[in-house]
Amino acid sequence: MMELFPYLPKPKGDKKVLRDLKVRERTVQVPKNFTFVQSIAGLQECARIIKERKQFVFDLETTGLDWADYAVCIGIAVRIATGMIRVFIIPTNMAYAMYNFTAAEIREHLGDVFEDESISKIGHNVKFDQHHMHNTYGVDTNGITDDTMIAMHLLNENESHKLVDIAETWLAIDGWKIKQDGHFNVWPLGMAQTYLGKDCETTLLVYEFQQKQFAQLSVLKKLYDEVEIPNIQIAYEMEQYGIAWDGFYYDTVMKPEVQSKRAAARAKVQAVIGPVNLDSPSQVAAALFDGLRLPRINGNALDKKVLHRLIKYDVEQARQVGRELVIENFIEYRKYATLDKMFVQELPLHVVDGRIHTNNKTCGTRTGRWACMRPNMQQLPKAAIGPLIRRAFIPSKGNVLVTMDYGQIELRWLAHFSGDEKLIAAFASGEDIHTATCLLMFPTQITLAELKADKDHPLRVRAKTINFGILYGMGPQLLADTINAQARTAADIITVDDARALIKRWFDTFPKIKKYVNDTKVMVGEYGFVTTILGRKRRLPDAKLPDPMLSSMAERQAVNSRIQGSAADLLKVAQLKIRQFLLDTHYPFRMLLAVHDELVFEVPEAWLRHNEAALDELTAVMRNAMTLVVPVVVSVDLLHRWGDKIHDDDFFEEAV
DNA sequence: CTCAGGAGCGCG
DNA sequence: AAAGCGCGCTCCTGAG
Repeated sequence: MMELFPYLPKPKGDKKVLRDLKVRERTVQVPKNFTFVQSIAGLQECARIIKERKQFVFDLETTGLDWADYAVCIGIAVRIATGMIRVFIIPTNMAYAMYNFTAAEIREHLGDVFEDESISKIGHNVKFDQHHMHNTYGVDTNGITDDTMIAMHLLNENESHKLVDIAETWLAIDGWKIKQDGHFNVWPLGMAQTYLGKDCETTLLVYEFQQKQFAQLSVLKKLYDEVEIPNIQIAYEMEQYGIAWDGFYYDTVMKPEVQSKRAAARAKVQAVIGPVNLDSPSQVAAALFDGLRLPRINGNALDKKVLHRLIKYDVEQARQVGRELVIENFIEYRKYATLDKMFVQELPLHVVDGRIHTNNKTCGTRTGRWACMRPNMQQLPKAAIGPLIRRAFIPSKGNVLVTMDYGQIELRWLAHFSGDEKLIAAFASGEDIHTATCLLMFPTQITLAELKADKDHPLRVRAKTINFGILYGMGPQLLADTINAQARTAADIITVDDARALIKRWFDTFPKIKKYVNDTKVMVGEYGFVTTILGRKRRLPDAKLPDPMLSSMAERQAVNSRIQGSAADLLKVAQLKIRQFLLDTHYPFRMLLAVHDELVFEVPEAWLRHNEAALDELTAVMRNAMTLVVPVVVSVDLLHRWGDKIHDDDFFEEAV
């Protein structure tokens, strides 16, 4: 039986909550006996007490966030979490401190306690502090047992997990923010001390609050302890190591290619509509709809779909009036402008010492997936134009890149959760899943042989589109549009009614999926949340609302979150198992990136040539990370550059 | 001037 | 009848 409602109390203003929490004071007070450390003896005392107590909260204050920024670590705050109230403020770059410790001094006196696995560390967004401990002081941080940001995200993914917001919302702590101009390192000493002390103190209060919540939520606590917290280290290691960037390729190929094509397309468009700003949809819309009098398809919207429908009017008008074409060139401009803005201009900003270190957001999504930013390595172009961008990402010298992908993992989770015999059988057959579902849906209309001969057969397109769309609760209108966008001939076009019938046919073909989807909707309406395979919660209070627009959106989100979130759980478990496997075997793979259902590694090329079996062993770890009722399939690619696959046969034959 | 929101589009 | 789920990033736009 599922747990009843989420235990977390309502946000601020709810008196009962405050009573239950027994919040003593509405303002966090830095303990009176805090120590502003100004001597080596003081550092040694701090280390001695940490070793005694075996647990502490810590926080760093810095001037910057990004790898590519010039970031300075201003000081460390340590709050003993058990048995005594002690706070140590350790300055390393405070303008008004009498003495600032050097990195060597920090390393000498605090290095061992930070590196000691058996000493428990608590922090808020610890990965951030972990990077600065390493990059500024050369100190590794082991033994992270708690992260209040991640805990908050598990306990309620809909609320802000910024420390200050948690304090205000859940602990009703006021007067927390300190207003002061300028960088932290030139703040007046008392203010800076107070700020650091309060951060630690608040983290400790939040930690204690969260532990009370977890005490009633054993499944979530297990997910926290065994998956989320250990994964901090994996994200940290991937970020520290980064991925190599080929600046020469960028300068000589990627940038000139994209920017020249963008400029050429811009010139062609502006030759027709004049010097309007092509990056302003409203200006272009005015030029096309009012200037050229092309028909408005969907108001002033000028997205890809509208543009494609405008082509025929443009061609016709251009012929009549005797002008150059504009729409196709504008589509071309859009394409290269997007590449230019999102990748060509963006990516090199994040190169540090020839490598790109993305920032994995452990609390980036409400479903449990990771997001990542600066740069977002999960949104690099993939299709036809993809390699032009991806080729700039290369393995370290002497290595090859290895990618490992879960195949159709979300549909497999759907089969798992629903228990639908036909979908399970389709996966068990090992046949391409879209082909298999197509045959099940249209058994009398097409044969396997015909489908194999024509991967883009309209019936397979229908099946494939529904297979994906169903996970998200796609409606008939969009299904029709999506299928029609892939039509090869006029005969392939379907109506909205056709689409509605297709959806019905799909659910009739897989009856248990229909039941599963309905059950999920009922459940979210009843409980207000759904859970993933590992018990991660997605709270969707809107599902209880009478407004059908809001409640049906929440229902779609519920159906999707269970699937997407379980796939995320699987990848996270796989990452942990792979890391352990690599530690055990000493295989020299390095995990570089995680992209939802794909992991990217690099491995020394010479080693791999003589250890081909290692690839199978590694994929086996991924496949067996969890047991589903259907087979889990992992595909492997080797690459000299991202975007350029190597044929395995060629690669391993050379070794002979 | 800053800031939030929308449009648009890249990925799974 | 109908906004298909989850993200990050850019630019433009209008509000303050």
